[in-house]
Amino acid sequence: MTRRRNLVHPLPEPLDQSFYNQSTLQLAQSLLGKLLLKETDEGIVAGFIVETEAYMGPEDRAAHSFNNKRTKRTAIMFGEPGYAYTYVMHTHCLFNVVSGSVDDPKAVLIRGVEPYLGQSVMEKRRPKARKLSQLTNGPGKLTKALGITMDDYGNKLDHPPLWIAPGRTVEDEQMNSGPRIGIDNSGEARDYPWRFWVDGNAFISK
DNA sequence: ACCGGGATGGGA
DNA sequence: CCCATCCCGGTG
Repeated sequence: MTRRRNLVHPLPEPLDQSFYNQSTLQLAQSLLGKLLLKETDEGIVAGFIVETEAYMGPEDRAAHSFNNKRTKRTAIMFGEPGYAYTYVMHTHCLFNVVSGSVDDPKAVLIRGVEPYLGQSVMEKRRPKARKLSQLTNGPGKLTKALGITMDDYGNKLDHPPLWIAPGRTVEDEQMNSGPRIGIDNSGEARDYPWRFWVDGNAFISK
């Protein structure tokens, strides 16, 4: 008897540590097109990253690590890049990729992904999504769809259950940038064009 | 202990 | 536009 399996062969290979050794603004753009994968007992779910935001740490009033603020929550950002920084926003878990070298607490927020694997599992987890685009077109939506939780805090992104693979190429001409979302109380930082997205993609948050 | 705010999402 | 809902961080 054959068994349905939510697996792809070969499994998308994780990006290695050298990928994360680039400046945060470059990383935020390089992450566009990369494949974000999460494995749970419901199978592997994955999506192409289509929208990101850079948070520039000590110099960025919108960043949780502004002025080098170090708390239990921000601690992971002070370590090596390539780790998961998750935190709770209202009722949602938001997912960031830690950037910057040790003691340079920067991060890239993932704001939108395009479903690639496990769409039916995502739909089950996001019953309120009325259209396909609503499944994963926001930072809180995509964590719910992918099954990313606070349990993923601090985990390195080069192995299951949560990892990032090369995915597909996004040309520079397809990339767009503009001010970040939801940081109106961050003074001049609110206008910095540190949000990046794939032009015309249906899974952009706004 | 208490209290206020927030990198959101969904519904009126 | 409003608000649910909740963890974290600052304060006392």
